[in-house]
Amino acid sequence: MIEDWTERFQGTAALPRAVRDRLISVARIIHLGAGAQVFGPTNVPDSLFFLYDGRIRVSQSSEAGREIVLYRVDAGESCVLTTACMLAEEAYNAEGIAETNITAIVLPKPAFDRLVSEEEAFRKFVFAAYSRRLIDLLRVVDDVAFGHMDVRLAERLLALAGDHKEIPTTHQNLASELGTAREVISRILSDFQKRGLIAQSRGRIALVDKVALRRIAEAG
Amino acid sequence: MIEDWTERFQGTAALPRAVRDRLISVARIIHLGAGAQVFGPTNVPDSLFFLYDGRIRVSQSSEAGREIVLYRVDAGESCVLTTACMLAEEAYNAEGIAETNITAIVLPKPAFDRLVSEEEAFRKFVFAAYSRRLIDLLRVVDDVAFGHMDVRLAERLLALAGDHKEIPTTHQNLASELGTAREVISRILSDFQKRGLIAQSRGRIALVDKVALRRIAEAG
DNA sequence: CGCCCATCAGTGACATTGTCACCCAAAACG
DNA sequence: CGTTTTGGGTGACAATGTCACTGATGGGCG
Repeated sequence: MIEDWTERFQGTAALPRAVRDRLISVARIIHLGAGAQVFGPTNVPDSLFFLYDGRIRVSQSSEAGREIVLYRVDAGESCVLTTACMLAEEAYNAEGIAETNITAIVLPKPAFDRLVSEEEAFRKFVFAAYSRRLIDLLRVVDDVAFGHMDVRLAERLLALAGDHKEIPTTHQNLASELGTAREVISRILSDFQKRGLIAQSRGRIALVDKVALRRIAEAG
Repeated sequence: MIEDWTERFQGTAALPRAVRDRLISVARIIHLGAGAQVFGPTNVPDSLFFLYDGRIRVSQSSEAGREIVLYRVDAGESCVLTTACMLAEEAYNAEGIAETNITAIVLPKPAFDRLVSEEEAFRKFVFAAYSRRLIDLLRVVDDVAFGHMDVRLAERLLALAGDHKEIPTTHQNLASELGTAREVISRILSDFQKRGLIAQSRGRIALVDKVALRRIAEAG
């Protein structure tokens, strides 16, 4: 069940068989159901997470209760924010929620230290993971500080839809993705609808004209 | 001149003498004048930076020409964004500007790899640096997405003033700090002035009532 | 089935922030 | 000096955020 670890983790920096074997020998496997909190301000893990299967949504919430999605951790990636929080013992208010049922590999800190020091490939993998998240956050800052809401919403709709045509989501959900208020999403969506780009019903959005949406998402 | 390296770099994780010696033996020292670009989209270094003296301002700019300050690198800290960019070969538009004359220690990548693998203390230092920046960026996201401009401006004025009473800066500069437009800063500053919190003259802001400013900065 | 209730979405009024097109004043510089 | 550059003020409007509502929908249950 864990045999294809190497393939899974090739996304950023492939881990050779030897490293894989070592990792598995010291790691623990955990399963969490969709909706579970993987980590959060009140739930700081003392171990490192490597996501084997599923998807984690990492978001940050304000005191006033608004929320914004920072990035998603996909299968084969590592969740470095937990590491960051362990090391820099500062307050933060990001949390990771399992979007699907997940399977993760948990590496106790001592084992992590050993692997990092002894395995070049593992080290590269970890640094790449950190770097990726830094870049992700730069993107979020850019979007929030300089982006326009209709553009960001169009982007997000296309991303959430993937190959499908319909998205099962609420306006409030989309607002939480983008860090804005529901009313703002409602306004823009009703505008999109008037222009024939989407169709809406309760808890469901259908992308009618993906081409036009993509034109909007590409900054225009 | 470089003897007190250890003390300098104790902020995050002290580097013992042995590590210091190794580092110095493989590193190069560079000097840059205030205002020089340390790194940027068109200027991706292939080495790691450790700031020995001075201060670097890391900011991101939008296509439209607006700008926001992400964080500052102080003496004794490392500038991991360059590392991140080297590893994750993605487009980004952050740049680092020397705010003062700076002295930096430049470590070629192979030497960096060797040190990371062989020196526990150095590894801790690097991970702590990454973590610190991730946390910094979380804070920026929080501010931009959920913060109010008057609060953010009051914070920044106090931070920029430090112990002093006056800040030599322009409205445009403050706008670039916070990622907004000059007009917005002008409006809020003239409001602060009406309320007797500050006094202004061309290129200069005096904090008249720091206590009241701090009340505003503390989210009220 | 038909009613109840929680959730989801729509609306109008208003505050804050961003954008644009200007103007004016102060310093910089010959 | 006068001219140029730079910093700052202003009014109108657009976009976004906030508030206090109302109406609509669908699931659960008697």
